[in-house]
Amino acid sequence: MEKTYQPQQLEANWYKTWEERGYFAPQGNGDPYCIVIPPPNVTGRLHMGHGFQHAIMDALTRYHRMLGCQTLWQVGTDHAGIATQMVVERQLNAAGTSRQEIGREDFVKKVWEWKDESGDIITQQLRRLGSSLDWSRERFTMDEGLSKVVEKVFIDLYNEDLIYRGNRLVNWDPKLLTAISDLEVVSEEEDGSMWHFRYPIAESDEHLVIATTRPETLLGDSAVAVHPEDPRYTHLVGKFVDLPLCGRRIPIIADDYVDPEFGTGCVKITPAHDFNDYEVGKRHDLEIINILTKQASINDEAPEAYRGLDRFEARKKIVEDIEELGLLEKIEPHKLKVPRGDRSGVVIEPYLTHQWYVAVQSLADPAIKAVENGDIEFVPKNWENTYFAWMRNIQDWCISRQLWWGHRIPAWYDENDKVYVGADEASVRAAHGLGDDIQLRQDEDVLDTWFSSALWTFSTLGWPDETEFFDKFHPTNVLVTGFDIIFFWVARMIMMTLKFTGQIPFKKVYITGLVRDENGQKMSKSKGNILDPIDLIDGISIEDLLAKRTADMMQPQLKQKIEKATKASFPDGIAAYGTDALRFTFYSLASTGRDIKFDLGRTEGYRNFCNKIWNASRYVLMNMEGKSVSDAAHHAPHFSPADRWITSRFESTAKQIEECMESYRFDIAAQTLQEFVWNEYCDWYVELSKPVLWDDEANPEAAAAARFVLLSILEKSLRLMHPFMPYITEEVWQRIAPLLGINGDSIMLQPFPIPNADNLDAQAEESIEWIKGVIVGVRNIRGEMDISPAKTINVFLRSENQIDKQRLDEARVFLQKLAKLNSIDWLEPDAPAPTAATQLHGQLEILVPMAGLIDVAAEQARLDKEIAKLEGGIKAVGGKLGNAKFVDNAPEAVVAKEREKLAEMESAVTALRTKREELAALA
RNA sequence: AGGCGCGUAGCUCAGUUGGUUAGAGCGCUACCUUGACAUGGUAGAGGUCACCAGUUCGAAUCUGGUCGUGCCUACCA
Repeated sequence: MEKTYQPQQLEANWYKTWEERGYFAPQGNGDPYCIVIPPPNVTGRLHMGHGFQHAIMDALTRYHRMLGCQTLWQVGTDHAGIATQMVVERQLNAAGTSRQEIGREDFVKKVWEWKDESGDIITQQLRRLGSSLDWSRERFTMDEGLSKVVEKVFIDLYNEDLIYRGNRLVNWDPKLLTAISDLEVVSEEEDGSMWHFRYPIAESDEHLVIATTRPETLLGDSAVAVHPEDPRYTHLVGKFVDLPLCGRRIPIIADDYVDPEFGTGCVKITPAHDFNDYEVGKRHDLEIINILTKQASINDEAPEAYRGLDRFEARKKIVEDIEELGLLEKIEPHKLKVPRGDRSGVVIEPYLTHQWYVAVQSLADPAIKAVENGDIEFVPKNWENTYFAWMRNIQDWCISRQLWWGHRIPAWYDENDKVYVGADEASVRAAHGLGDDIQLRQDEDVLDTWFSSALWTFSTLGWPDETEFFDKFHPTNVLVTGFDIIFFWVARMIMMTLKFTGQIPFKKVYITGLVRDENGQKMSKSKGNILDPIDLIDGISIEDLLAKRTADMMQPQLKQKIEKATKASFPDGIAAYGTDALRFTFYSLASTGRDIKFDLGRTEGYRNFCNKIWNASRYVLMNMEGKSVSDAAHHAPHFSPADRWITSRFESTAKQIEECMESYRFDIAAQTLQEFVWNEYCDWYVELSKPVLWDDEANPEAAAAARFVLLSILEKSLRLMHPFMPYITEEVWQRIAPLLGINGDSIMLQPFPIPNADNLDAQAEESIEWIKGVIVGVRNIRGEMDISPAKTINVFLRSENQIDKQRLDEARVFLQKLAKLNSIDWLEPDAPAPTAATQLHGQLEILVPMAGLIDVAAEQARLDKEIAKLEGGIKAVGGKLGNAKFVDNAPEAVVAKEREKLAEMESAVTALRTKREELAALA
């Protein structure tokens, strides 16, 4: 074995082996256990969120597989309509052409080529994480089977009037030229202005003042509204204003949508370009005047002077023209929320178009109930509130997109725009008796990618035609995902799955936090603070990292800033930590909070932990050279307290891990494992085994027993850790298991350790605690008194408690080795003791004779410190016990515990004071 | 505006139903290459648990408020 753990080669080898041997497919006949992957974008790249969520899903998957469940982690990708189309369009533009130029058919062909070319990047990256996904069942939202489900669902919903086509305002992206759903709009506060314009009142010399943040929409105004009870304006209601620049006369209406306190209390109403105005317009039967083209420039409905201008140019010109007319009252700086497309970043226009919608209310009701009645549970539970809040106020879902990449809407129109929905043109013709003389054209639009994602749990499992897997694995057990897509995906899956299968899609939803950078910032390409999980596994130089973070920048002016920040955070680049260390970092950070600041220091710590495991294994293997072990029954009679202790500690650990898995507390699991392996197995048990193994000849049976325990606890620990650290555990297990006569092909198919309370051994734990206490006591004196660790020393032990004497007999060899002692002498309570540095362990006095070793003043200081500490404790506990209310009210056990504590501290402080006085007399 | 969350050691975070003299890792200090490991070992320093008030025998933990901070939803013409 190498002296340090080298993850690089063995990770790739093991993953390949597991995959080739088909270990990821469900097997056996245990209970089914299933997780579906949140489908990543097929042409995308792995990010930290994937890393985090896959670490968790893989731990759950491997855990249940080892528990003997038939376990399926269903893999697949989605087609990411807008994102993918944008990438391919950019490629076309770079090549000097465009999608319009090459046409729909060729464009879609190009996208498929791009998918084939780049689609396996992300799936290869998922493999690097060790994810035990069943690749034999890989699905893609655009593949034939899934597309058929999408089609069926669309048609069925249409036939039930749950999908309809409507002409209304949508969120329109004037750059991508498509509608998007309200979830795809991000509104952030930006600096803008509030323009106050005077609108002349018709047939009078008066005017009123409206306030607007979007002057250009003036061209589409069809009324001015005031509050019905606003005394300033009641006399104007029913009159008209002459709309400047347009030569139109529009009514002044009363509507309590208007907030009299805000602005001037007069609102211009532009029904075609504002969601609220649209509603006002409907109530008052106002004209809807669309003044924008799809690209958001001014169209021919507007006065000639403005036609063809971009919306922002038009704004400028209109303000100038208003000012020229003397109608500009004032301009005030104003902060407002500007809606932008989450993909394009441009300002979204409310725009009147025909789109397809899902009427979600009737789907939402059962989906709400499923969570209310506990059929589906969120972990942590408080996310249910977020879900309810959205679901109870849900809006119809705009599902059509003006894109070419996606599931084309199965709807055809005749010459009169009458719509027919069906699987294909032939079946539409047949169903509606349309002869060949009637021209039909298919709807140009495709469906929102989330529409197909909403069907993911059942479409990937073969519903509705091949239901073997569906019958076995649906509902799935748990969905692991980020809170940012509860609305986009989780809620919609629940609605659609209930509707079509009558089942919930999953029993639990484990919501992870969002991985942020070392400063708590959200990671994003534009901020240049992305960490690539693969770079943490393989390492990356600072040069490559800088190049990666500043490549293809949307905002090149940020380059210097990004470089500076990157150099500050990673002056030497990033070391190669390996997959297991990265995964363990994710577990350790997977607590219940919603932000996860990624801390590379922890990854380094867990890399070191891997090395610790590696070296402990080396130690065990070295000690097995030329030796063999039998079974537990054979060795048990020769077990030392240390052997029984570590066995007992293992059981407690296994029990805790079981609880952590049930409660999804991977952070506690990680800490528990590290604590056991490092602080108990390595720090103590391995050390305690040394005197026994090195004195093999004196007691060969004891040495053999120790070897057996070293080996078997290591082997069991590897199985306990395997769901979290698949690679190192496999590699080491392959070397260790045969020595125990275990013949398995892979640790991942071995049983997970089931806690066995029979192995708990309180007596052994007490014995070892005693030994540890004595050793730590001596080390403490050495450390504080500056005695070289190389120097062997003599100690005396003294106690009134005979148990201490008995314990010394069984512990002598351990103490000698671990505390580096020359002699250990027992003193009876009344025997005279040499002048010594003293440390107490319970009633036991640990005495290190001072002659030539210890400075009196230093020992006095040390004792003073110890006494002061005890006095603090006595004061606190004594105060408690002196309080009658505490003694009367607190549970008896609590009071008894406090009394015991007090008694111990008092006797300790007495003993130390005596020592202190003896030293004082000496000085 | 409403909702949710957070504020514990220099940093990143645990802290179960109130019962500890408040924990871990990293970092820091001192010493040490001893036959698994310097990606290591040993010992140690470091916190009035944001603040205030309340409930209680007892509060990091429960209640109310204040301050700071982050996010989500709705919306402001």
